[in-house]
Amino acid sequence: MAAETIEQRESWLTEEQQGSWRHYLEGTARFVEALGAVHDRTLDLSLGEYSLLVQLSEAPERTMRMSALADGLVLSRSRLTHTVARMEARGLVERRAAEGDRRGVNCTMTDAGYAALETAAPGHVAAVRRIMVDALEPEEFAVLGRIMAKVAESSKASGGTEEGLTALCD
Amino acid sequence: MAAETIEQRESWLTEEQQGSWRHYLEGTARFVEALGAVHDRTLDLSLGEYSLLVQLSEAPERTMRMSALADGLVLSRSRLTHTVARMEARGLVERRAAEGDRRGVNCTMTDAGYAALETAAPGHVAAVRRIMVDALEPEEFAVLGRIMAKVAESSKASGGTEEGLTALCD
DNA sequence: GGTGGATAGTTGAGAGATCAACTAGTCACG
DNA sequence: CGTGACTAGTTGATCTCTCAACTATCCACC
Repeated sequence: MAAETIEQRESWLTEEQQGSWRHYLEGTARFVEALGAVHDRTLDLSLGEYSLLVQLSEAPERTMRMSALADGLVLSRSRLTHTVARMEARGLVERRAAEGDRRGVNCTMTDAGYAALETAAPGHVAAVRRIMVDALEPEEFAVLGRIMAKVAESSKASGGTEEGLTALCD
Repeated sequence: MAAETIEQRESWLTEEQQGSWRHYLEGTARFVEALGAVHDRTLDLSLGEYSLLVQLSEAPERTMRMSALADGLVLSRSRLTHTVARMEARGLVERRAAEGDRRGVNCTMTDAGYAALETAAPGHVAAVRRIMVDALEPEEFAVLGRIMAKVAESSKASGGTEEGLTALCD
């Protein structure tokens, strides 16, 4: 038969599991690629900027603390600072000192930001629908959501700090 | 109740579907973050470099054409060129002209590359297992694979060129 | 056999991401 | 109150990615 691969050797997965893993990798890669292409080619907001504005649009006063935004978007603080700085320069958001905690900074969506979100939303939504939602049975999409929620939980438990390392060596 | 959000307004999804979508986004983001952190902190290969070496390790002669590699990894040609150039500088891979098509370039894994892959594999595999595989029921993982295979197909149909744009306007 | 259009891959400049260092404010505890 | 540890956010150097332009080759067809 075929030679054994490295990943099979290393106490890896059954062949069926390995197939699932490859499909997962390919699916997520191709999906973000396709959705990102729609944003780049037809929308004025990148996928990341769009997600940021969606979060803000749903927050009270369309305002969130930088750290809450970073957590919600699964972004490093540094990356968020840079991204917000660029968006602020474009007039999509504004920053001002948070009251109560003088370290804090609130990020608020401007009217221009809201308008940009309204403009981009139909294209974004149509693309998500076309590429993912309509490609699946309704129950499949629901199952996908439940499964990825479990993965998110598990990732939170593992990620962030060094526990990954230590957990690896037990 | 709560004010309507932009995404609800725009012929979006049911509330249940919207939940699935958010879970998908959060799950994939947290997962790559957690797995990437393991690579950055404990392994000598980034997730991208690791994936590239895995592909090569399974190819005949541990050699692939640049374009095949780019397609398999869902990477732009430009990005692959830069990545391979960096890895070549580190001695992990080598490039040489392909015979038969003088435009082509073959990328081959060196012994050092193979050794680096062997060293990194246990940590990578353990992390994937811990963060995703063991967090799910076996059937859930299998279902995830099947669902993402469909998403990959659908993304291929939509992505790449401009059909996304035109399909949007039908 | 040469011309047009595709394909393979590279390049370099600019945009964006990462990492470590840094400022500043808060909190707990003696 | 003051000192040490922690949290919030920013900065800038460096690395990586993207995008458009470019070289070179291949193929089809007249």
